[in-house]
Amino acid sequence: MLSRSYAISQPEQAAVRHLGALARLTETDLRKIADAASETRYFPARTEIVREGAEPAKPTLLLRGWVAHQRILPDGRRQIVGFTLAGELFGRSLSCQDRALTSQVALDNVVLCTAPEAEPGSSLSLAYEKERLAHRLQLIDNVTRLGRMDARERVCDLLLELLERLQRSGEAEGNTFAMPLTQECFADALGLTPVHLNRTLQACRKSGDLSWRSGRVTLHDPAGLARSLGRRRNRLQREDGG
Amino acid sequence: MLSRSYAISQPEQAAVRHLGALARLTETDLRKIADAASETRYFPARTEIVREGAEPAKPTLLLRGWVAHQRILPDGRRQIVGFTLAGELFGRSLSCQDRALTSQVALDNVVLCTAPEAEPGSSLSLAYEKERLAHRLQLIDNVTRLGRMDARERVCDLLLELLERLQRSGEAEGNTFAMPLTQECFADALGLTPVHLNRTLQACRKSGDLSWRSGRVTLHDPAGLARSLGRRRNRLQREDGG
DNA sequence: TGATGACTATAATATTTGTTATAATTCATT
DNA sequence: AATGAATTATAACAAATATTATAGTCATCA
Repeated sequence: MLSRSYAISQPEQAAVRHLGALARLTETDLRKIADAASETRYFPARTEIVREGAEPAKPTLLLRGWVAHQRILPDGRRQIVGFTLAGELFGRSLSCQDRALTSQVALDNVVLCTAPEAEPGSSLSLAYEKERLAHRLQLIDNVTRLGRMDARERVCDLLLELLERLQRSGEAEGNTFAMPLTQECFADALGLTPVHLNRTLQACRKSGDLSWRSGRVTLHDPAGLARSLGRRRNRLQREDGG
Repeated sequence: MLSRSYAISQPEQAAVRHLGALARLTETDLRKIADAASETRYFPARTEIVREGAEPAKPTLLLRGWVAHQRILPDGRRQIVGFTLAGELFGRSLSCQDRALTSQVALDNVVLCTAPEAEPGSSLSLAYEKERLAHRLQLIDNVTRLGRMDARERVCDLLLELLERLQRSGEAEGNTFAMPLTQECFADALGLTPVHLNRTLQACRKSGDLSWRSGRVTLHDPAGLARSLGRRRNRLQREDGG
């Protein structure tokens, strides 16, 4: 146990924490994840990992960095549909031939590997299913955010979601986390212009909701914010004590 | 065959057409659907079918009418996250305990039944998978619509989506379909106020994009609209000739 | 160390969308 | 046919967000 907690540099650490928060992983699961993580691929920041419409890739485990899933409109407008954070899965497989529904780009320097296969009924498989459910939840939250929240609410709501997810994979320190996104990217996720996002951030800082400087974001009262925004408590975490 | 095409009043007709457009259904599949459709439930317009957070219901086949999937914010703002149309499935099951992520309400007088189980590997199962993929596609389209399109684009884009889906289940006549939504509902799906939606509709009528009167919508040039909006051709339909 | 380019900040102005109010229309019911 | 409620339409005004422009900041690199 000591050896494991000392092994800060294991590439699969975030994935183990994240999936382990969803289901109680067995030694077999852990070994599978470690095996998968022994064969990694790298994508430098701003490179495209998958192009929209491309042949389906295998399900992928993101070991390090952030990935954005985006759509580009004919005139160049960009919408970031969602993010994958270190430790999370992306690129689902379906038995029918489907093409990628979005382009996937590295926002950060990214390290990934092919996700290990999960035996039906295994803990790992349960974690994968919760992961799929989480993706659906995030999409629904995103629709509500973009459709019915104003700029300040959108900013706070998305930062709350990111904080929750980063806490789940042990990538946050308290209510603070490393934010690799530029304001332009963040604006593209929130359906705002960079200028208006910046104005809104200033307002959020003044009102004491958050601080964001040199790539670190702190939410000063996540619970209060979540309440005022009507954010649902999600029940993904496993309920056993371990 | 004659008997089948004459049977306009079969309650499962839309479902058979819709699922049949996704995969070549066998006689067994057709029988299963007919069996399932022999035990129906009714919900009058404006009633709630499932409340957000409720225990998971079994996957459901919508035989008649339209269902909205919605979220309500603490101050009463409503966002319709998506629709289920006659012939389509909703209420997915996952092995882990999940609660309904949205409330589901009948927009119409609704008839539904429990979806028949699909043997793994069967055509029906393929249709279900394509159906799940379609839901994901619709959510992603919705995020892009709400995040990066203006009012006119949102109106046209959503009407195009609805037309495509209704054509798939044989519920459209050419480029015309029956629209059971009030403008208020439609506005709640598009992230607009009813007043602004109405203004936008007037503009769309004047510019010749569409007509919408007495519950019937016609898109005058769906292909041209789709091109200008950058709508993806989706590849869900089966490719065989049958 | 200074130059370069990306990112962030701010201001002035334009445009889109929301709000409130009211009238016209449609629809169901008597 | 008459009533009343819901829906649709329109206008005047307010607020939110976009656009354009410019300046400041920060990291990178020659």
